[in-house]
Amino acid sequence: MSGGAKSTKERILEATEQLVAEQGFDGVSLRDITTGAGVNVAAVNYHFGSKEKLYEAIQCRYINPVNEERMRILEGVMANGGGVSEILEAFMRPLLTMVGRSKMSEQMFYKLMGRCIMDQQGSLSEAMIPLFLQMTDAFTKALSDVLPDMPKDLLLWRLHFSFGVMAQTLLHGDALKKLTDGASGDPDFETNLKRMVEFCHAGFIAGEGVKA
Amino acid sequence: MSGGAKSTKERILEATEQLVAEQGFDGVSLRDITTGAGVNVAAVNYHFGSKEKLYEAIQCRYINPVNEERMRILEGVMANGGGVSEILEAFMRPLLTMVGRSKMSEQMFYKLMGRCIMDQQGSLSEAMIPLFLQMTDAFTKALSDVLPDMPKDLLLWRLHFSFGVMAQTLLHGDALKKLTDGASGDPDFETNLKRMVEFCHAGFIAGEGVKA
DNA sequence: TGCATTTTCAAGCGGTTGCTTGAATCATTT
DNA sequence: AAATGATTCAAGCAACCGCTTGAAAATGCA
Repeated sequence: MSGGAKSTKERILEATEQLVAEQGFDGVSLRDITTGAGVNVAAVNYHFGSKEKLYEAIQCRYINPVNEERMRILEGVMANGGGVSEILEAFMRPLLTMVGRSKMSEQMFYKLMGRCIMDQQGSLSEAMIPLFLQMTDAFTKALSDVLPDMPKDLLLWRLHFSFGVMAQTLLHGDALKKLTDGASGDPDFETNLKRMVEFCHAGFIAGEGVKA
Repeated sequence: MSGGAKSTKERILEATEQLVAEQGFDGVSLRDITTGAGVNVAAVNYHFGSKEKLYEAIQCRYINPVNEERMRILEGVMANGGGVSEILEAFMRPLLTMVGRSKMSEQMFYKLMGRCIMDQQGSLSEAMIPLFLQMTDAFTKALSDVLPDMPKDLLLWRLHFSFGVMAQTLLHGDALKKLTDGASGDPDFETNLKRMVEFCHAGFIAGEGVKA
């Protein structure tokens, strides 16, 4: 642990993140992981219990901090009377903040987050449910405060749409560059964030008399 | 073939669609498929060549017709001087039209389409690339015509975002209902389509002086 | 040092994977 | 009816899957 050498546990986590980002959880085997990490096959089950629990560890490692950061920023936004744009940014920006904390490339980290979001919606792991529900609840309430006249179901669907915008960009932002032969430019993620917030904000207040 | 009995090939296709919609391609084995279809394991390789080619057949079966329908509707829209909303609807509606052509439930069909869209972006199968590029090109040009002052890269990203809105709704529209305890209502897909078009339209013209 | 605990290891468990085989059966044509 | 090609079948291939084992090695503590 101390010094330059990485622990077996850490090596497994890093190798798994990289491989899952590239190929998805179902597409990666324990042998792929342990070979990539340079450790014995048994190490995964020794340190994590099972392949499934390893995946949960991967998810918790970043998504829980991201959700905590979301709540923290949202709190500040609501205290200062922020609007829809600020709320949406509170939701999206923590992913940018967190990328520096991983050892992966920016693009790979975003892909991993995208996969977590996608896989997640099928079955959230136990350890993440409370914070996740707390987070979605807080954002729903915040948006309700700012858009009091919007029907609840419409608000939920538009939040859902915003979720899609983010997931798509995380997972396939790099594909767009290739697919368009560079015509989509090579924006940094800060630019992409600005664009996503702008797009979702406009979508959110569509048909409203507000200018939030 | 004639009469009520379904061919082996058709039974395989239908079983695969159902299972892939529920569990994803990587999560389904050849045995799952052939058991579900009530046919011999060897039938898949006899009729399709491999599991991979079977998946391509599944994708082509609906996505090529969907893309053709998109082009057809778009042509009419552009001939009649349609705006952003009409173009977006030309992109999204064919999925609603096509659902009646499958034997699956509405929700399962949408999930299957969502999976195809998601999987697709990693590696498009050879047989679909020409039509796919033709389609995206046509929609990009159509939007450029209607929004001539918008920078090309911004337009591409907003189209990308719209893609995300649709994919998210296809894949996880049902999850939203469960997650919100019914607070999101139980809208038919026609209502969802209207909401998606409204949301993406607003996002598309954000910051523009247009009212397209 | 000696002992106990933690961690790593090669080997292999039963089961599943995608795919193939050669023979049997079916349908069609002459 | 005989022959021909298309289709289905039970059986099994090698490779891989997640996971376990018991022993060896490394580590921390007395």
